Amino acid sequence: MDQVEIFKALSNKTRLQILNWLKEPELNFPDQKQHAGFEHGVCVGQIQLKAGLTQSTVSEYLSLLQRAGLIKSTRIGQWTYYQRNEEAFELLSQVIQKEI
Amino acid sequence: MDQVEIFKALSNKTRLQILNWLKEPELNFPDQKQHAGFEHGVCVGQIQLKAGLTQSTVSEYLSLLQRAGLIKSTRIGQWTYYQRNEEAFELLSQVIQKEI
DNA sequence: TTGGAATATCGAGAATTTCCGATATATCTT
DNA sequence: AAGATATATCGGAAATTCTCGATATTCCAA
Repeated sequence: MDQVEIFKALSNKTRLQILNWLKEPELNFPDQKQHAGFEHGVCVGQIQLKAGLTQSTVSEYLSLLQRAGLIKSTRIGQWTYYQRNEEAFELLSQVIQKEI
Repeated sequence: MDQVEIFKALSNKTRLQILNWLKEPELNFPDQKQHAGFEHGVCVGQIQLKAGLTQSTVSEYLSLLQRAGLIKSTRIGQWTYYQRNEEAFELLSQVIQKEI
């Protein structure tokens, strides 16, 4: 729980959008249904399409969010699926209430 | 409530420390008693001493935190006193729980 | 086993942030 | 009015972040 690292991860509009999109994968990434469900989250390509940035940038953003502990990943075949780590948000909310 | 601006403000160790010090002014800035109470918070000079950075940097940090809405200021004579804006933290905590 | 698809990593230019010293402004004291 | 004190603002060097294109890696399919 490196607070500065977490807040840096949250200091970017696109990354905040990604986190928000991942709250409702079915709604925000309907195209993924064609090759997978949502049990493990959403794959990088789908997120890239929606973000409108290059593949490398989105991949970087996702691993940055993961290093901060805000999302977690599952590799299945050639896809990496990312989903929110809700415990981290719950904890962060409490930290802001009590510690910061 | 510009989320990115708030998270940027929180993305710095010194600024997090300042916010934390301001939770307990009496404890963290005992020297201020000699010229003022704590009704309006802590003056820049006291914060600068504790932060160990230059006066200009601390002044910048404080107005940055204020622009983000996390602290508020009161000018009294030649001193500017800063105190936490607790409503902002409460709101931020809720935003993280529900919106982000 | 070769080619293609998905993702990750690398190197770099532009933009932003960090933090400083110097200077400006505001207020108080005398 | 002049000097002293507290704070704010300005200009800039160094570090970091943003975002890209190019390339590497991993895995699947034929």
